[in-house]
Amino acid sequence: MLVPKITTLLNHSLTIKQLKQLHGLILIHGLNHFDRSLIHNLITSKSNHSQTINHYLRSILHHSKHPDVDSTTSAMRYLCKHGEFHEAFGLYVRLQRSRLLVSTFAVASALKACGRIGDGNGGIMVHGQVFRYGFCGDVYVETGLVGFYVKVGDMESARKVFDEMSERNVVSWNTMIDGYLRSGDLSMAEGLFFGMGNKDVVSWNSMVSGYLRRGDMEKALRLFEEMPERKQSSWNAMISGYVECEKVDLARKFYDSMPQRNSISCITMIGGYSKCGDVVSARELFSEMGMKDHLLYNAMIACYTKNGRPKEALQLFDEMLKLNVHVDKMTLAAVISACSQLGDLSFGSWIHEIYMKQIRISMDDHLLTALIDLYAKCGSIDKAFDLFHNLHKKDVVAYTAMILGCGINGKEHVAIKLFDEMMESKIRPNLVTFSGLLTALSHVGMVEESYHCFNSMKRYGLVPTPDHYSLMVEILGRAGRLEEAHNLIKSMPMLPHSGVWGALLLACSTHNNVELGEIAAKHCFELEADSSGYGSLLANIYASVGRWEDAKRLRKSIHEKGLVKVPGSSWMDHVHDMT
DNA sequence: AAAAATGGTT
Repeated sequence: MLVPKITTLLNHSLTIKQLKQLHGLILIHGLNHFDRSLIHNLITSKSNHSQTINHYLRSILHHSKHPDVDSTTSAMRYLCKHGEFHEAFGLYVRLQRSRLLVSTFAVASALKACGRIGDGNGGIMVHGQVFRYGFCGDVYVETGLVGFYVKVGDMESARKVFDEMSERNVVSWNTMIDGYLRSGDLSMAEGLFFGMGNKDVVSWNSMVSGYLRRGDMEKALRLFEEMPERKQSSWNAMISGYVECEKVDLARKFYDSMPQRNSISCITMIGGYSKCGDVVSARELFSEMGMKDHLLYNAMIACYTKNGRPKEALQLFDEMLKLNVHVDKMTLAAVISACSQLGDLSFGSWIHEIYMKQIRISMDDHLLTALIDLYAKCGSIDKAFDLFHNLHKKDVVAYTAMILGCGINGKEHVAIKLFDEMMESKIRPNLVTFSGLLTALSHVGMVEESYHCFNSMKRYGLVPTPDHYSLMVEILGRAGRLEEAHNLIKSMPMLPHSGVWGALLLACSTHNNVELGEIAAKHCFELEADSSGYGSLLANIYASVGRWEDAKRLRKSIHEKGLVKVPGSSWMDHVHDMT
């Protein structure tokens, strides 16, 4: 009597609450065979509380004793669609372990998940199973394999699978073209693009943005005009291509002239303005949009945090909460970053400990990295380390956050150890990594180590920025090696900013070096008004070597002229005369 | 059924 009732009910579209009640009944009566339709109903549910669904889905699958291939597969597809790639791959592994014969669908989803989380070994394992199960002839599976190898950057294997495919479709071709474009191999991409038969909008779009990424405006424009049909996504591809090669104004031209904008067009533009630091224009576009979805909010909040405006980011987050706008992982990643910029541990850990559980957002590596940075900056280095060990995959950004965190928490040797560990894992450091490492080294005064570190940047194809020089000057200066510091500045291929000379000046003041101090102060004033008290530093040097008259004159001059840079002012002349 | 746009480090 109960069974037909449940069957009828499950054929209807139900709310989460109703489904939970029904699930209770199913569990009590041990009617496990209903799990399938329960899951199906859940996945096709119109409800937009995707986080709640994710959570519930996992708990049903976890509790059912005999996982069923079809429902697990649809759950995997659902999880992939909602960005829960670890969960999706986890289900695949579970399926494997239960020795059930997986389907081609499950394999395709598993490959997608592995590609997205960068799980190279996982994907290669699935590739092996593809042979074992004889799925080699399946277009979806093989396209999935091509996609996986493209994502992990292994174009050779991608090509090998592609070449051996018995049957190819548009998606297989497009995936290969996209892969070549991303790996910078334009001619291979062109070869495929012009050689393929049935191009669709995606093929045209990726080729157009591929040209733009390389800065080839003419070819991109020509292709754009040749396109048989221009969809919104094609215009958006132009915008994002211009944004990627830092041509925001041209991107804006296309934005203004496209027949119909959607929220992605606006998000892309906001990203472009964010990149070049034009927060005002970004906000203008944001405000102009009538209907604002959560993605638009995410883009604007990220723009604020990336440009060092955490307060505004949190204000906007507040607005989201008030207007009941959907909050997702991307929102929280940016908000947590805003918290660490402000040093606001209480709000940040509220998000971590309470809010995330409340709205059922599961942890991922990006969120963990943001939290690692938060706890480290707020002095909870042990907590940061705990989270660091929870990462699925430790990448450059995670290592960098942790190295810097150790550096500012008096664990310089751990920072160095982490860097070595990173090298062993063959993870390529970037400019920020070296900033963090040099910051750590500057605290322990290991000059030779610092030189080694600084010089090794070139080996990774990295050009030190003025900030890196600044750190080196600080390290050399602290060790009293002022001449060396000065020579390093003179060797700089770019114009040193005031921070570099400022670091030298500071070192001169602790080591009472008048000669170099004057040179450094002169440069500081040429580059910037005396907002950082450079004049007083120099005056202190004079005083410390007993040149009371010079010190007095300088102090008087600062006092009279204020802290503003005045070209040709008396004390500037004085400094010029002396050097 | 398939691919792709936003998030984390100075």
